[in-house]
Parts: sequence; C-alpha cells; structure tokens
Amino acid sequence: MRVVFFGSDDFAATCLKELKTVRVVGCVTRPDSRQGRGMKLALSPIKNIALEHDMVCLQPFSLKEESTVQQLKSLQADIFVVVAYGKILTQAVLEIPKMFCVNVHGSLLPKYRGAAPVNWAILHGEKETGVTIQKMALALDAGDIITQQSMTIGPQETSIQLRDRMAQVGSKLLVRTLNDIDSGNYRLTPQQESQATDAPKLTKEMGKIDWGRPAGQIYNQIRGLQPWPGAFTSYKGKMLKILEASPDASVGAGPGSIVDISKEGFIIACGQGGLLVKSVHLEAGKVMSAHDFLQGYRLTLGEGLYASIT
RNA sequence: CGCGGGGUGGAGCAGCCCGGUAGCUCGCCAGGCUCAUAACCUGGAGGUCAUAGGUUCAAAUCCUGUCCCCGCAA
Repeated sequence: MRVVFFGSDDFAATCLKELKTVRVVGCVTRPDSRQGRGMKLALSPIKNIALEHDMVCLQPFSLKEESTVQQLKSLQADIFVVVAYGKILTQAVLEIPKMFCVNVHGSLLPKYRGAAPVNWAILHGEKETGVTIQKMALALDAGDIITQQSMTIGPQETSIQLRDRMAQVGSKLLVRTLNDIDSGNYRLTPQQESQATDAPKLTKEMGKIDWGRPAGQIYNQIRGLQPWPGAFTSYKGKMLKILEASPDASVGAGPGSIVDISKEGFIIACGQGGLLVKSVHLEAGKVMSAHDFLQGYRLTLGEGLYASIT
C-alpha cells in the first residue's frame, strides 16, 4: 500500500516516525517559512524527517493549483494520511488516492471538530477525550469514523502533556488502522451530526485572564492554552503568563488582587474562589517559580493584577 | 538585517541615563528566640558585575565586537 503523508507539526512527526512498517512514498508539509526570533527559516519537522530519509517532500502554497494536484497524482498513492497538516484539503485532492484519505484527529469525533480539539477539551474541563481516525470528507472533520480510542484527561494535565500522550496513542492507532484498511478489515461509521461541537483555532485574546471568572475556569484556561497563547495577566504593564497554578478555596476579595502569599506561591482572588499561582513567566524574563518571582518583584497583599494588555 | 527585553555572589531583582569602595529579598552556615501571619533577631561565608577590546586618573555604569537567554510578531 502506497501512502502519502500530510503533516506539519510535532504531533504529525510522531505519527510519521511510527509508520516504519508502512510504505510512505512521499510527504506533504507546509512551505518553509521565516518565523521566530530573527525571522529565521523554519523547516517543519516533517520536512526534516523527509530529508533524513531522502523522501519526496512537497510543500505547496496552495492545494488549489493544478500543478500541485498533478504532482500529488504522480505519487500514485493508495491512501493519503493527514495529521495536523494545516491546510484544508479540497475535493480535487481528496479524490486523488486510489482508496481515500484518512485523518488522525485529537478528539472523540463528532465532538471538538476543528483546529484545536485538545485545547478546547481541557478548556471545557472535560475528563475524557480521545483520538479518532476518520475517512476524510469535504466538510472539516465530518468524515466517517474508522477507529476511535478514548483517553482520560488527568485533573492537572496540560494541553502540552495531553497532546504529547495523544501523539503516542494516535500514532499507534494509526498504524493498526492502516494495516486493517490494507487487509480490508474495517468499517465506516457515520458521525452523529447532532452531537457535533466545534474547536476553532485559538487566539491570543483567549489567553487574557478575566479574574472575575470562577477559579476553576481560569485553571482550565491555564492548562488548556499551552504552549500558546498561554493564560496571562498584567503586572506593572508587562505580560505575566501563569504557567502553573491550582484552584484554591480561599475567600474572595476583589477579583485580581493578592489575598495570600506563602512559600508555595501567591493566591489571587477570582470571581469564585482563588488561584494559587506556582509558576510564572514575566515578559522578557524566564520561567520561574512563584517563590523566585516573589523575591525580585515583591508583591504585597491587596495588590492587583489585571489583564490590561491589549 | 522584522520589533523589543535581558545576561550582577546558589535563586529572583536593584544599581547603569547623571562613571568613583557591589545593594535588596530569599537560600546557605553558626548562634539566639520560640513562633497563627513569605516566623523573627544576631553574626558569617559566597561576586572575573556574560565575554573580548576601547575611552578614562577611575567602568557593573560610556563606546564597539562576540556568545547566550527571553517576549512579541509570524
């Protein structure tokens, strides 16, 4: 079975590496772009793997162009595997492989369709999620389900950790599923449209902490928005990201103000309960424990932190 | 050459603009007190102020090059 792999990030890279026993005849990933500090040229992890293995690697700017479609056709794939590629496949592309296109998605579809399923699951305080392998349809993440595996979300787990675990689980599921498809041993289950929910792309704005919300929700925001955009507030005009915290049933003072300081960190009042901040990252500074932060930036009880960064 | 912040005893910061004996909080060591509150009090060890040059009577502080770290933006 000839497979062409579409993907662009680490999650995809984990999957591609796992496909050792599968015949991958080419990769498709996002174009190299200038990004990061100093606008350096960044290759996607998939391209790096392709280079190592001397594999065909296409990096089309658009899948709509006829030349791209022709190139993809020339690979004569039986199946396209798409994992966190970053572009939506057109109907013309979906029809290229002899069989069909499969996609590894980080949620139990039809829940959390879209770009950021892992983050949204944590933001909503879900205790369970999973990985779905679907036969791709034109509508985003609305294809028939081939296999699915559920996973529990740890109460303190962050989106980075969950995503990492999911890559492990998902990549293995992918290999098994591809083998099953190859031997014709699979079934397609249509999604229940009525159960569908969306997990759209994250925005910077979502990271801004509104201290008026309940501590539990802010806690989910901190766990679910990693590594980007992170949950942040403002301290002396600078952005202060809160990396680690835990909800605390402390009495509510004015939301956003410091109600307690201890060796563990400092507690900020929320709309309901408080949040014990354990680890922070001040703009331009390094990640540090709340304790270290308190040494250099002496917070005082009653002082307020507000998300006034725009 | 995308924009910007930063590298000061083990940790986090101040000092730099207006050059002239390196300061604060924590930690550590010794001792005291004995504690609701980041416990408190006394004493102590510990720093090539990232690095290479330059200016100067004198540089953490001014100038130039280099290395490293971080945020934004994408």
